[in-house]
Amino acid sequence: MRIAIQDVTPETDYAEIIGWVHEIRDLGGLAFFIVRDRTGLIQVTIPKKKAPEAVVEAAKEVSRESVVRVAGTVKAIEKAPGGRELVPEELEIVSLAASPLPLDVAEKVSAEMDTRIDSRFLDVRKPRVGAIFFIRSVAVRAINEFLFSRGFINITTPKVVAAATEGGTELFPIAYFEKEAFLNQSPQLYKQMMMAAGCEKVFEIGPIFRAEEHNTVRHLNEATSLDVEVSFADHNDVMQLLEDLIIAVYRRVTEDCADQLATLGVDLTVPATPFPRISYAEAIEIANRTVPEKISFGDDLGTAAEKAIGEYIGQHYFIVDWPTAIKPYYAMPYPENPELSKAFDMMHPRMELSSGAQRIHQHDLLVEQIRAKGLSPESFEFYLKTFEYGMPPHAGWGLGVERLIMTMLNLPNIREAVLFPRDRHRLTP
RNA sequence: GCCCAGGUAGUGUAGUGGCCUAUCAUGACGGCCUGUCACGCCGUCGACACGGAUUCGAAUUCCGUCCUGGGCGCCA
Repeated sequence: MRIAIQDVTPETDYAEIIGWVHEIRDLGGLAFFIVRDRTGLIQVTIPKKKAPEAVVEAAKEVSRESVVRVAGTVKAIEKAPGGRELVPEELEIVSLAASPLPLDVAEKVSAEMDTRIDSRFLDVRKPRVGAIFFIRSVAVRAINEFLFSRGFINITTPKVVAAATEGGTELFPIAYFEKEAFLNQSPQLYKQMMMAAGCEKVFEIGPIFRAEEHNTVRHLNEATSLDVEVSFADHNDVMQLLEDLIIAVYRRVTEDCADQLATLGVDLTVPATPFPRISYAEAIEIANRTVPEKISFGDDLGTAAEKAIGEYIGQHYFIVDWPTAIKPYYAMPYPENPELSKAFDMMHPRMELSSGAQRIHQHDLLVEQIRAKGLSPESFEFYLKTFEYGMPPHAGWGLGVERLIMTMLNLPNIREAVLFPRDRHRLTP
């Protein structure tokens, strides 16, 4: 009966493990294998003179990264990793790995991102890389549990859509029988429609597609978005929700991923609350102190500005009260000052993580705003229709899951947070 | 889209006109080794992205192609 490597303790008498051969150190009469499974590493020690002949034969044949089944007695040995080692009575090569390997899983030599992604399955075998995706899984689970505990329901919306949903980004056109279609840039319109459907609190974690030809460490052409929409809520309500969610995720990861964080060398601290809230006007004022190119009211915040503000604030923060002109048409303008809207961005010092707003729920105002952006209300008919038959006031946000993981774990490149990144040049694996 | 930097053994690198039948590490293969833990030691193997040009001579300069990394813009 196979047991997990982490469950083999110095007190264990006998164990059978299955895993990958991480390292081989052959001293002649004595050989050491380090065997790895998802849970950890164990030293397998083969005294060639005493070991069964079949074990010695298999040990001679085995290559690094082969899958092996090892059964034998466990010895408590202080100098072995984990304080124990396995002395095999049986050693079976379950699946022999070819040689040489496309990259070094034991990380004696590094590999470039391109090489790593080409052989991502091997790359993820590295304990450090595997740790990232374990943590990502825990984070996503924490998001789900947090939102379910707050009464949300999970929805799934189409990724193949008929038209650009909000403008502002390039879409990937696809062939859909005799029609033109696109990959969805965001579930924005659909989650709002579910407010009209009376669902009140919805969320979705799913892929979004942007056909931007960017070439940066913080953009992907296929990303994962956490989208939330809440009825009878305003922008302040959903900002609080977002802040609570970030805290819940950080807390869960610090609690449940101590080993993985240690593997990554990340000393994770739960962000202090409340997150500072600065207005867009304050934000450009802060940026203008250090950024050479002057930012005027109505300009978008560039990378340099984001960086300058992030350094100044030094933690997660919100930028609120954005000019209506530079936010999407569905953001609710302040009635007393329609130049500004109830829109916000939630920032990590390194980059934007989320943006959201209270939405316009009045049909006529929405049509007006769509026109003001130079878009045609006719192409949004299916969406606008839902505003004519009892659309509740609502607010929401979207959060980039990869960016959340990247900033939480201080990863240098967003591709580190995706198993199989889609960027400007990569379509496989 | 604009701009910058690159492409050298399986992997990561050194090498900016002759000293290069190309450095080092890791790896693979063979040998020695019973306590390694980046095991050690000896030996062997393995590469200048592709095409063209300049030159007595090109990994090195130039042009083109393909590929990659990154900055900005746009965007989450």
